[in-house]
Amino acid sequence: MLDPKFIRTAPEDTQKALALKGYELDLQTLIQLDDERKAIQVKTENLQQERNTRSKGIGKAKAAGEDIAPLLKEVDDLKQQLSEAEGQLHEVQAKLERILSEIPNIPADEVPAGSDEEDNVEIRRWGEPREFDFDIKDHVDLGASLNGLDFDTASKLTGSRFSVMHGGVARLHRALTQYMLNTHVGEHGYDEVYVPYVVNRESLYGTGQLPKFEDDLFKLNDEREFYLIPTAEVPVTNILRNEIVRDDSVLPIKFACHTPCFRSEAGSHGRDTRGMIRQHQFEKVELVQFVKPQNSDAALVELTGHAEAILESLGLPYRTVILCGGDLGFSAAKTFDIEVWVPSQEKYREISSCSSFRDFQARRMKARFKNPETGKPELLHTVNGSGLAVGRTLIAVLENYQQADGSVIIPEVLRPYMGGVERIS
RNA sequence: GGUGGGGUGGCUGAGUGGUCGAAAGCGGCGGUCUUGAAAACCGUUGAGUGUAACAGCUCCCAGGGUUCGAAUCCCUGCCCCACCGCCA
Repeated sequence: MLDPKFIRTAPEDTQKALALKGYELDLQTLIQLDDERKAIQVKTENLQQERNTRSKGIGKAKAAGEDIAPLLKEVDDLKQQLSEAEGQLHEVQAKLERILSEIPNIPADEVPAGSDEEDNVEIRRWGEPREFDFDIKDHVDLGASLNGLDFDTASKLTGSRFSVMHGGVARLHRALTQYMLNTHVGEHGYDEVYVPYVVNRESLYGTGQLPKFEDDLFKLNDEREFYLIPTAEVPVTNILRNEIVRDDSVLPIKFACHTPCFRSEAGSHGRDTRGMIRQHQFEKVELVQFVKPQNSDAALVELTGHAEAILESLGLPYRTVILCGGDLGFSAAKTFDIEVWVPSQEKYREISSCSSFRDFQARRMKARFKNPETGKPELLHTVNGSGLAVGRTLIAVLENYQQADGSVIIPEVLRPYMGGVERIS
């Protein structure tokens, strides 16, 4: 959520900034509603004050043994007026809340203009795509010939956009997960955390998936309104929901977390239907940082580097782009996407998305820290990113390390996790 | 699943329906004392909204209700604890 005060004091700036994201802010409605709110709120609070002082007076009179009947009479219609005013206030507040909760975050100054991914700007590139002297296979064919990937059985078990893995491929998938988690915990200073894969509405509201993006989620058929997590970001970030970090020396708080992720992929019919690029269920190692406001830009750079380090140690060529305004997510102020080279597509494909949310999520969540300089609670900044999407990393390893005979060389750093195996065939 | 007991400030924990945003203790912060520290003593110490600053208003798990007045009474939900049953 944006700071309502900021919108109020700089409405045109807000509108302009949001336009970069392709969002049209209806200022007139918003301002009108806010004025209405203010008027009703003043009225309500005056009535409340009246009630409080009168009630206190009645209490005193009663204690003094006076006759309170006339006092009660005086206060008779106050109650009616007050409940009416409170009703109106709640209504207008709910309306405002709803509107505010659906306004996206403002892009950072350095975010390039643009409408979609075509306008994202490459900021660096690492590694050289390998030259193959044979006809390469994509991961689907490779997986099939290795008896390692089976989409037909998955669709029998469930439906489309799921996968079954076997043998060396399944193990490679697990090895990648372990390697990523160990690296971030052991070398990049993250605390490992394990969280629920099912969350409530409040958590999804906190990180910004709700109320606007319900369609992207799998909802459980349960009166408790539970959802499968679309990313570990949701449970991990919400760890600090409604919390005040009293001791600022524990900041930054850095969590690394491996979870499955569940996405309904509503609206992406026909995109990436082949293979395991876009699945309803996939594994991800997520990095989440809670930082002091002045540190979030640096934290985003650091965190992006942690994700890139995984690709470099795996020897996978990648490029990093900064998302343009139109491609930025709802909650993000700035996002770096890391894209890995996928030989069969002769393209770089997203494998990690690292974002700073500034105080947008923190405000929704009321995640704060006590600033020792002011002695006051202030909103934290949140930063997160994939480090990395495991399924897509598996694709990249299979395709980039494939050999003419259809076997796949295991990158050096993964071999300890593969029982020393150097190649799967 | 059954039965019983609970959810109050950073923590522990009081709180006959009226001056309670809330005793007390601990912890934190500031001070006195001390070469320094400890101890002792004194003061201070929840969040939000609002204001130039006050004032005012809201918040004692959440949402409803009763009442002139609710932390306190009633209803619903959520969560926690104990015991029993079942269970990976």
